Amino acid sequence: MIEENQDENKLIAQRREKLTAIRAKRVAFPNGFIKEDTSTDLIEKYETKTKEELEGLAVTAAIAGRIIRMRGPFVVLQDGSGQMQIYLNNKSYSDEQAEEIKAFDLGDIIGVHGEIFKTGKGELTLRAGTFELLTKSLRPLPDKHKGLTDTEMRYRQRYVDLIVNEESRKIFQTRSRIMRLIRQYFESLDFMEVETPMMQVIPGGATARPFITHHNALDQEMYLRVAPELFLKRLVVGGFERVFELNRNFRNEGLSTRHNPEFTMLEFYQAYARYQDLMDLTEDLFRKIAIEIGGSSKVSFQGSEYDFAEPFARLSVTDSIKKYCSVVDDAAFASTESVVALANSLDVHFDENWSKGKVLMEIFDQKVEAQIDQPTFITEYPIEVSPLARRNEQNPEITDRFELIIGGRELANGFSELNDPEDQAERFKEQVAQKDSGDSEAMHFDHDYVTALEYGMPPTAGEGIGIDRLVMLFTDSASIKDVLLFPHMRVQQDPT
RNA sequence: GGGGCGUUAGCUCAGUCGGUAGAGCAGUUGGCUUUUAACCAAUUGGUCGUGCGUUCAAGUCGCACACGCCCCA
Repeated sequence: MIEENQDENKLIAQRREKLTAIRAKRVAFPNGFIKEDTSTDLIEKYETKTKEELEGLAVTAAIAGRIIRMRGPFVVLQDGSGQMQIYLNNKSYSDEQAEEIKAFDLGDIIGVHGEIFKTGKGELTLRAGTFELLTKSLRPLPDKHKGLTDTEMRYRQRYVDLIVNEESRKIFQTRSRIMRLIRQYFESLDFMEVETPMMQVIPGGATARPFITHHNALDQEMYLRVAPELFLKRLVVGGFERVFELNRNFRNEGLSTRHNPEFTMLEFYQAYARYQDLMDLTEDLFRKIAIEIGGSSKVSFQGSEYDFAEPFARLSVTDSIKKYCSVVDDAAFASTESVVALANSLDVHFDENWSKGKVLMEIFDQKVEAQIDQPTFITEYPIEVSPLARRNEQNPEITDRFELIIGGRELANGFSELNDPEDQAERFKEQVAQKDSGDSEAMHFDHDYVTALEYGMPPTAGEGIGIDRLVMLFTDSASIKDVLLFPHMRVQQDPT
């Protein structure tokens, strides 16, 4: 029902009156129209025929869609596949039908049956033999040339954005294709797609603040997952040697052009693989997506160009700091004191009681990451910030881990998995100690996960890829909101 | 959390020095009826984001708030 105080504008009121008149005559929202063709199919099939050939063929067709243009007797319909012009001359119908045509508005959805012909200007057109209003649109569409440009309205009313902005429709079609490609890619490598809990009693698998909810029947606090990692590795213990999950994670953190509280993540685990194998796989995957989506290994993104035919650069955390912060002496990374001194000299903000590895990563996050444009694997992450990753055999302070940076953004994070249950128990203890000393992002101790590792997990490598950022990359989108159909927005306050 | 910018008709946008609000599209009425951002004539439409203040007078100046965008932490 319409709220009484909702002061509808005149345009909507006029359309509502038209709908009332339709209701008085017939079923206002009929659903019996049989749509036999799509606009794109018809154009592909008949566009190459001449005007005369089409007259000889006398092809009939039935299409349905939304009216998006009216040029006198010519009406452009938009359907799921594209657009096609209709010829609807109200002089060639009964008075009653002519009135109905006059009452059509931009945005109405109609079904048309008739014969295909070419106009004097050569545009393939469907001459309406019969026509039927299927859905009356009560709200006026945005500007027919400029579409809807107000970013807030585009996100809040995505359905309007999709009606009028083709670029927007394309982004989400591309997103869907990328998701399909990823599934095909992993299936071709004998990975099995699985679904693990999104509601968890212990939120694990990442250092991030979770959303908290409550299960009434069990009277128990539960968390929306920040990552599926620990469950996927339980499956590797169970004998599924190649698994992947492509679904939503939830992190209770701020919003930005790169962060949405719920976001889509691909995680995959491969037994008997090492993190180096996953770097190779990642290069291959990105190359295939680039070629499949853009027809070329080269991708333009926000003014940069990346060629995914080339192998990605590989650089350790400390080497990247040396390269981008003009540090020449390796001694800067030798001790906690020297790393703290380096952070101070680079004007990096950090907490006094942080460990060496954490301060080191803070230097990387604040001073290096944004500067890395071309695809680069950063390796040799400190053990303190990698509680689930395998310890390096030569250097016990670092892990067999990498992150992929492109355009200053983290796209992927992978490592050889820690499968030593006793080391894992120690790492959880350290996380709990950090949590007790006030770090709200630190991990919980997951005893059952350690138990699983005690049964034995084969040597395994695993990786997560942020799908929203991946889609941003391949659609040249500046904001994560542009690749999310319904991005999170603050509620608008009621003006009462 | 801090800073900057924005919010005017259904949509896209102007609005000068503070002086009673304008265009294009959409809409309405009529004409035209193989057009291509269709065209021609006439015409309707405004809590200027919200609130408070300064002023004879506020879309315009000030303050607060809301929402959005960008940058920084």
